[in-house]
Amino acid sequence: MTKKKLVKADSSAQADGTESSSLSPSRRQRSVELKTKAIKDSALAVFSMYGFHGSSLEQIAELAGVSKANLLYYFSSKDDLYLYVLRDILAVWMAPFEALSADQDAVSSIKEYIKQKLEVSRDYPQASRLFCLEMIQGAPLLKSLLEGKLRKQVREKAKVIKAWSDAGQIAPIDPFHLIFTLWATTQHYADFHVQIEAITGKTLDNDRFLKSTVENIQSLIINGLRPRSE
Amino acid sequence: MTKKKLVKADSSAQADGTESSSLSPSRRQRSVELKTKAIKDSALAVFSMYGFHGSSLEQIAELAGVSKANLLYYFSSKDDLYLYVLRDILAVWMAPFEALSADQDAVSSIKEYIKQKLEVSRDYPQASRLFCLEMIQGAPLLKSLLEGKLRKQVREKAKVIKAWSDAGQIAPIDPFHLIFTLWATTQHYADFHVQIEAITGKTLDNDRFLKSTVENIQSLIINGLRPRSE
DNA sequence: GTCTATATCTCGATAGAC
DNA sequence: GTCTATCGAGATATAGAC
Repeated sequence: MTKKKLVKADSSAQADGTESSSLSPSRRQRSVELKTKAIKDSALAVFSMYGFHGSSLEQIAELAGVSKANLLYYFSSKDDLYLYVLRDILAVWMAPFEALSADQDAVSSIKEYIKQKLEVSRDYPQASRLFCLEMIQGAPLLKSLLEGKLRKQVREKAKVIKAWSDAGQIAPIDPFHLIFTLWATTQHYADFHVQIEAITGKTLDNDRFLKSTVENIQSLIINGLRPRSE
Repeated sequence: MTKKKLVKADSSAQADGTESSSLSPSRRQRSVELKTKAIKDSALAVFSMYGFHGSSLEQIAELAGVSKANLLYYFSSKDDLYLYVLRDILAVWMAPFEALSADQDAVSSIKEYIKQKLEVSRDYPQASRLFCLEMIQGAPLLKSLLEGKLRKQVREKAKVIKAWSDAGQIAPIDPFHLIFTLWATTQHYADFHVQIEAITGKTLDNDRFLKSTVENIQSLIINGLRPRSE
């Protein structure tokens, strides 16, 4: 039940506190940006593994290569830091959704969406897992977003899917269940990466495994959606 | 960032500590069972929401209707309690796997598996979420299980699937990706229930929604697997 | 801006009365 | 078996020197 220590990042943040005051304004600003980013990156790594309550500022600060007091100079509280991290990942998470477009035909839209989402699972697995943690906890911070912006966006995409099936491009299906299936299958490779690796010995970082994942899911779903004359 | 209080269960545990000593041996044993179960149920509810580190014994005890000290009389430590809970849910989680059997034909096996797994997602959503939490955190306690028993079981089922496609019952597919897809799509409705509800307004507790979920996923995957002459 | 020191709080676990 | 009281560890956040 002990926490595994994350490997400390080789941060570029300077250890000497006085040095920054000798920097020019632009260089100082740059330094602040770098440090802020290092802290947010470390925070994402820790929060996405242990959740909000399970993470300590000490742990995050150590990973970022700064002192705990210094971290609290840049982010006024743990809550504050968490909210910044959560905000950053949302954009990443929702981006591939744009691939589902009425301007494109069904098959290539859906294939493209699966590919993009799996690439997100490969490139930002921590973001996917933190999002999943939030959902499991009942999304206390994201509930308003879910019920507002996301809900609206999903209903729009549902219309696009409905139009595709009405036009005979794909078989009739409840658009919501299709969207949930697309979400579930693609996120699974990030959220359950330990399980995937334990069983297959591979991860999405392996190019051939990514390729085979994309192709298998694409063909399963595209064939599943093929219009069939009864 | 405050924790929402779970509604306290109307526990049947007695408030009067002296009463139990007047019970007959069998009744006393029964009382211990009831209390142990109440504590484990509450622990599952809390652990599955906030994770191990995010949960407090105080919270669990309150939900179970016992004092914190009393809880620690029945379970020697927080770790101890957590392990008991985790052990209990594993059997539930792995049970539907048996539906994938070489004795049955592919289509009805897979349809049955999807149905059973979605019913588990409906009946034991907390178990599913706790399992998901463990995976996200790198499965510190389950890693040996994943790499041993589960891995072996999955490889067996993969052979069954391979046999089905070799026999032409289903189209060729990587059995592992099919298994992952089955897991992902069915668990999603438990793990992301907040999101599902925010978007559709429904949960698996709604019979019609469950039915439509089962049917949509079944037909998507079964059609996706239909052998096609090229 | 960065550090050390510390105030304050929460939590797991124990001690001891009943 | 159950309770109250409390200890000690660890966490967030602040104070104040430099």
